[in-house]
Amino acid sequence: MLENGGRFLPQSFGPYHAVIADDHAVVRNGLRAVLEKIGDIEVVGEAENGLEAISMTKELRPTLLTLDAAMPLAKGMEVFGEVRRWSPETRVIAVTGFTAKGHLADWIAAEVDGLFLKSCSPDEMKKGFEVVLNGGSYISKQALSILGEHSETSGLTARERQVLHLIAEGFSNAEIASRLSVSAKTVDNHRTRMMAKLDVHSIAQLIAYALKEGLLDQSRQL
Amino acid sequence: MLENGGRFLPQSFGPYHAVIADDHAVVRNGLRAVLEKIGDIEVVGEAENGLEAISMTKELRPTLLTLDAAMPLAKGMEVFGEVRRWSPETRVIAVTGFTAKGHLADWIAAEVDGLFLKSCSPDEMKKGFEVVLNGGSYISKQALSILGEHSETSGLTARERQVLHLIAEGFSNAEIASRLSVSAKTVDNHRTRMMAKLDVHSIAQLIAYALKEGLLDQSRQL
DNA sequence: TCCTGAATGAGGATTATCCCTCATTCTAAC
DNA sequence: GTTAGAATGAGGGATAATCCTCATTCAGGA
Repeated sequence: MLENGGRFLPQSFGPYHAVIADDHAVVRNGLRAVLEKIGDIEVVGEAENGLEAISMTKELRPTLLTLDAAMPLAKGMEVFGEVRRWSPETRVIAVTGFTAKGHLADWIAAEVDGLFLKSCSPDEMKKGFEVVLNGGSYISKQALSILGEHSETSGLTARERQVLHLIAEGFSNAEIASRLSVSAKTVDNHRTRMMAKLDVHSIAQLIAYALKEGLLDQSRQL
Repeated sequence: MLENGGRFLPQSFGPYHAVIADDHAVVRNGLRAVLEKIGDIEVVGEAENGLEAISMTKELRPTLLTLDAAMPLAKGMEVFGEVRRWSPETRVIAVTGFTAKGHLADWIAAEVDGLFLKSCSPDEMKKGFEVVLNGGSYISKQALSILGEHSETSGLTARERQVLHLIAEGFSNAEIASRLSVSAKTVDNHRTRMMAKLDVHSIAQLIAYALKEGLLDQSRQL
């Protein structure tokens, strides 16, 4: 048997292997239906949470991994990092329910191979999966449309976002200040400039805005 | 052709008709797969949002409606109310991704015919769907398990919850007071007692807690 | 090089929140 | 018929947030 020149391109031999990672069985069911319409592919595993997704991918080293963004125990993005480390030849497709621009941009920045919203049609999904299996990358139309919107990502600086996270976790200015080793006045200033940028005028509005815009990746397992 | 005694019991004639309502095509795909394993049932429509679900059910009056809790334009619970009004013979099954006790309890209180988490196995889902089609009601094991937990639903009163919602929307005590036509001091008192019950000490912590516990059914379309 | 923007820090004024106490009314339960 | 809880309202004080202005440092770009 030939060694295929020592390369690990999965599309060069036999049927493809796929792992589906999503905490919702009904979603796994739907993804399985899409995969089964593609020839030469076998679903070899289903993971119900992030840790299972990591260990399963490390062990099975599948051709393809479909990855939910919001899972218990480990988020999709964390799983993605581990997968790229331990099974770099696996093609990874993110299937996310979040429609916030920042969230989608994070996946693009991480160089995921495929990106689909859960509202994507099975037809487009099938076509996109095939593109990814053939070594290409595919971003679904809906995702591209959202990414195209210049929702000005609020224009918050890194430090402001950091403060925002701590505010949302319930810390006061003084607590945030000691945590960041700066003065409370500095935190106050960060907060003031942030609120001016977002045109909100209270903590509650700030958190509501942040949640709506997906600026906070709260660990909710929906 | 006989009129079937003028009764509308759907199980008395022909194959059953089903409508699937969920904003995520991949979930609709998974539910369709479950339904297709049940004999004598035909999926006659798929709704992508709440308003579509309402109009589709009014028009088609299906035997069965599977209903997602979080949809754009109208939430599952709102759709349920309309469906019970305009198509009372339709058996309604809620399929939800939310695992908060309060949310599940709301569905039970509304007397939905079936209640399933999205993480429910296809096998259990199929069996439960059949029970509901045969006139029974079915609550999935996972849902029952969560409902069994005495997470003390925080012990908030209706008025306190109402105030909590308005706080989370960014209104100040004074604004909430004018909205509820009470004095600002009353709102302050509601807030104080609420925070004592939840053992939090700032708006930010209050909102964070409320989100985590699912006390706020925020209209995020996940 | 000059200028902008980001991060830092402070003073000070105005509100709002937080958290007590106390009191009244009404309903529902025992 | 008393008790308990829920909703209402108020006084007052301590603390925190909001929102100005002003200033310094430091990095990167025109």
